[in-house]
This record gives sequence, structure tokens and C-alpha cells, in this order.
Amino acid sequence: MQARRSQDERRADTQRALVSAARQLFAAKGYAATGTPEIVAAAGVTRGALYHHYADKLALFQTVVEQEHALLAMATNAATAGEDEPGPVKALIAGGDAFLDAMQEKGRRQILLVDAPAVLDRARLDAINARHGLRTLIAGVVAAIDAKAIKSVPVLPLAHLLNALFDRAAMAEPDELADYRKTIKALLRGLKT
Amino acid sequence: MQARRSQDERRADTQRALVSAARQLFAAKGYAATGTPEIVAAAGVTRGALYHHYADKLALFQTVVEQEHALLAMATNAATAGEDEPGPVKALIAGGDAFLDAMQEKGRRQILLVDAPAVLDRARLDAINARHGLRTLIAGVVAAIDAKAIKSVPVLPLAHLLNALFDRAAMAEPDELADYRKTIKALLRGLKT
DNA sequence: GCCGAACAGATACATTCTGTCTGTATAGAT
DNA sequence: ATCTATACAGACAGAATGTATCTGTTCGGC
Repeated sequence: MQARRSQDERRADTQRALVSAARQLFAAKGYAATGTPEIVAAAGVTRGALYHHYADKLALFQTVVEQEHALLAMATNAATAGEDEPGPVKALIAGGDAFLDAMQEKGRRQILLVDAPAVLDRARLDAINARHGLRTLIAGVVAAIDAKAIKSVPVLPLAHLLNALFDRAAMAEPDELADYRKTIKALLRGLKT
Repeated sequence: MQARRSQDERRADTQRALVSAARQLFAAKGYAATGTPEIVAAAGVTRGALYHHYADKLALFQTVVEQEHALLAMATNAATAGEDEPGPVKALIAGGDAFLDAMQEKGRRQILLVDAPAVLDRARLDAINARHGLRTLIAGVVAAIDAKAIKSVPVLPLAHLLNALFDRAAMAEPDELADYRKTIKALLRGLKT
């Protein structure tokens, strides 16, 4: 009756089911309002399986956040890959636009911008962020400053501030988004030398 | 033994004790990690009193947030009150600096920037914010645009984006703060006409 | 091809929290 | 003086988290 699956397959299947169900519920109801009984029911396993694979509910959430960050970075990079570089500032603007597009994905804002900053401690969140989206943003800022396309300002602060700008813009209502994009463009162009 | 206190006095005393204890604990450990038994113990009352005065734990937190926002706005306004206006952009910068100073208050970042955005729904948080700090920020942006001191951009998006900038700067480590201030100044000056 | 060891996963349990409900004492009104 | 409404205390029910235990399955050595 039961197909003979290797341990690795069982492992992978269960973890996929858990992460997928968790992402769905965290996205829809938020971290605090989602209970582990609900997650495992949606995943078709028991709480025993959850606590076998993850230390606690927070570790599962962190896995979801990490995956979501990876997907986001992938989408953003894919959208900006074909661009022929007309200039570092334009590249920053294009990257930001792609980021905002990718952020429209359902539930992504709840997970990455609402819950993650409160649930994960700053150190862990920074580590995850630094390894994905922020990395390319820093590279873009460095490129712009090296090319003397923008004023010389402290790199990391500027990158983090731009990151905060884009995050805030991503939280805008759909009908406000165009104005947010315009305003960010104005801010970035103001940095030009 | 017991001084005869009016109902209003009892009410006020109990609420003050609860809000004060709650602020302390929320600031130190965060909203989720703080239990109501802990709060009432610190306040010297019972959970019965808490649930008599507040609908639930969240309502108490919202009261703390509101108070904290009010204190913050008071401190920020006090610091910028004596300024003779040399120009709308300078006023925005000065206001931002005062905000960053006031944000150094112990526990304020945890309550206002970490927990509040995740615990309170967006509508409530926006309402509170709009009634305190954001109000003066919008006024500053409007003044700057009306005086044609900065480029004409959508007012509310710019105000919200600046708000996000200052919030992010407020989360910086103490030794990074100066660089963040400088960078924000560069961004604001770039908006000048 | 068997056997013990390691591992995936289910069940039961203890602890802790939240919100509600009931009871008591005190302040204010008549 | 009595009567009502309010402040507050304490007990209770439900649910959630994390742990400990127990069963069944897979893997490696002989």
C-alpha cells in the first residue's frame, strides 16, 4: 500500500507540506493568530512531525521568511537582469520598481514587512536580509557612488534608508503606488551629483 | 486605614498603574513575551482590574502606544518650538533631528517601531500616527512645497516616505546615528528646487 | 536476507496564557 | 439608611505551546 519512500523523500515531503501550509496561514492571518494545530492540519501531519523537524513555531516561521526572501530576490533580479545599464541611478530606480512589483505577491507584505520585524530578533532578520535583497541594493549604491553618479554619502546608511523607503512604498495601497514610485524617483534623482 | 478616595481617583490610579507597568514590560520584553499576570503583578492589582478597565490585552497595548506617541510628539515639538524658521527644508531637517533624539528614549523603539506595526492593524496605527507625529510632518512637507522650496511631488507619499526614513534611522545603532542623519540631510537637500 | 540502530512521526501530558463569569466591597444617589 | 452602580478579586474554561514517550519504518552491517 505505502510506496516505499526513502527517508530523505519523507523528510523533504513533510517539510515542504509544513512550510507551504505555514506560509499560506501566516500570510492570511499573521503569525500570532496562526496556531500550530491549524498548520499541521492544513499540512496533513501532526504536531509531532512539526516539532520533529523544527525546534519551535518560530523556527518554522523563520524558514518561511527565508524562503520568501529568496523568492522575492529571485523575482526582483529576474526582472532587472535583461537591463542594459544606462546608469547607476537608473539601475537603482529600475531595481526598486521591480522590487515593488514583486512585493505585490499575495501575503508577502504580511510575512516580510509586518510580522518578520516583530517576531524575529533584529540580528537574525538583518542576517537574512543582508544575504538577499539588501545585498544587491548595497551593490547598486556602491556602484553609483564609485561612478560618482550620486553624492558621496555613507554607503550602508544610504542602503538601509533606501531599503526602508522601498519597504514603505510596498505597503502603499495599489492606487497610491504610482505616486510612491514617482516620489522615490524624485528622491533618488536628487542625490545625483 | 484606607483613605476615602473617589471612584474617579481609584479609576485613574489603577489605570495609571496598569499603563505604567505595561509600558515598562512591553518595552523591556516585547508585547508577545509579556503576559497579563506579569503586568498586573507589577501594577499591584489583579487581572480582574485589568479586564475591568480594558477590553483585552491589545486594548491596553494600544493605550500604551497612544501615550508613547503623545510623549514623543511632545518632546519633538518642544525641541523645535524655539526655532526661528530659516527655511522649510531646514525646518524638516531640524524636526527630524529632534525626532531622532526623542526616539532614543529607552523602550520607545521597541513599542513604537517593532511591536506596534505588527500588533495593531494598519487602520488603527495609521489613525494614531496621523493624529500625532505624522501630522506635523505633513504640515512641514506642505509648507515646503507651498514655498516652492522643494520639487512638487505628491504630498502624502512624500510625508509617509520621510516618516519611514526617520523611523529606520531611529533604529540605527548609536554609533551609526550620525551617518544616518547626514544621509537623510543629503536626501532632503536633493529635493530642493 | 536478517537484525539492531537511527529516524520519522503520532499520541499523551504538563504548563501557561487569555478572556469570561461570578461574587464582594465600596462609592454615590435618593 | 437603603439601594444601585461601579471597582475589583478570584475561580473557571478553553486553547496553545513545547516536551516526553511510544510506535512504526528505513538504512547499514553481517
